[in-house]
Amino acid sequence: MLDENLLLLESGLLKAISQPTRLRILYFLKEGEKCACEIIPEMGEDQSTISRHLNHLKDSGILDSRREGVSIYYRIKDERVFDLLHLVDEIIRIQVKEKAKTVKVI
Amino acid sequence: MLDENLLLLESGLLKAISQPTRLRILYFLKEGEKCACEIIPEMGEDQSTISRHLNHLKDSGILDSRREGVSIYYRIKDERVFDLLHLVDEIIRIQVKEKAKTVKVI
DNA sequence: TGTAATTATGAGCATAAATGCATATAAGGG
DNA sequence: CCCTTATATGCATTTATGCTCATAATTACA
Repeated sequence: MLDENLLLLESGLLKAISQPTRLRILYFLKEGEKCACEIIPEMGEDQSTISRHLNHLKDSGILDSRREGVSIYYRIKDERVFDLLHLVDEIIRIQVKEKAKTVKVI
Repeated sequence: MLDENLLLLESGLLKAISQPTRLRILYFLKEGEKCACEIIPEMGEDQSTISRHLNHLKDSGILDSRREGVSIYYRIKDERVFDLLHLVDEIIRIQVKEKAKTVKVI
């Protein structure tokens, strides 16, 4: 990687999906498009908090949205993001497994 | 994803690699194992700052280290992290390309 | 046009993260 | 032992992030 601009964009994308609530939202959107009104109760946080997180994800280019009446539906823009999550999950599961092994050895 | 603990670990991993300097370090480590003394001048930040970032990455389970004399060598623990970076890069490049297209259309 | 439902936003606060300086710690070689 | 090199850490400061409350904005519909 040479380009500093790209690096900052990548940093931004990673930062966007690294926040626990936003990560939870992404996992929820694996089920498909959801409106904010469905996401909010699922997350157990204030409506304004979730609204901001959703807009953060949208500004980061991760989500798209469409309005339907008063509701706004959000969906993943690029399915590759799910591949990303899957890979992260894999890496973490391996870490956990390795750590468990180490603990037993010690 | 059901397990909240795993989600938090994933969040932690993503947060660790999302910080620009740390991301830069990871890209640098694509070249292979490096000692802190090689990484520090490459990053243009204070020695203490880089030391902290390196330890952050280590604590997150991303890096391993070994001592050789007074030097400490760092390396990626799980090569899959590079796959992760590659995927992020891919997603960002597509985003950039799409945005460029949109701008032209508008 | 008034009201209800949904989403967004401004303000303020609390906490976390990143940084640099100075200093401590650790290892190796005179 | 002392000195040099390399890395880590305590502290203070600054900046970024996330949260809530109250309120605004948007749309639909009576």
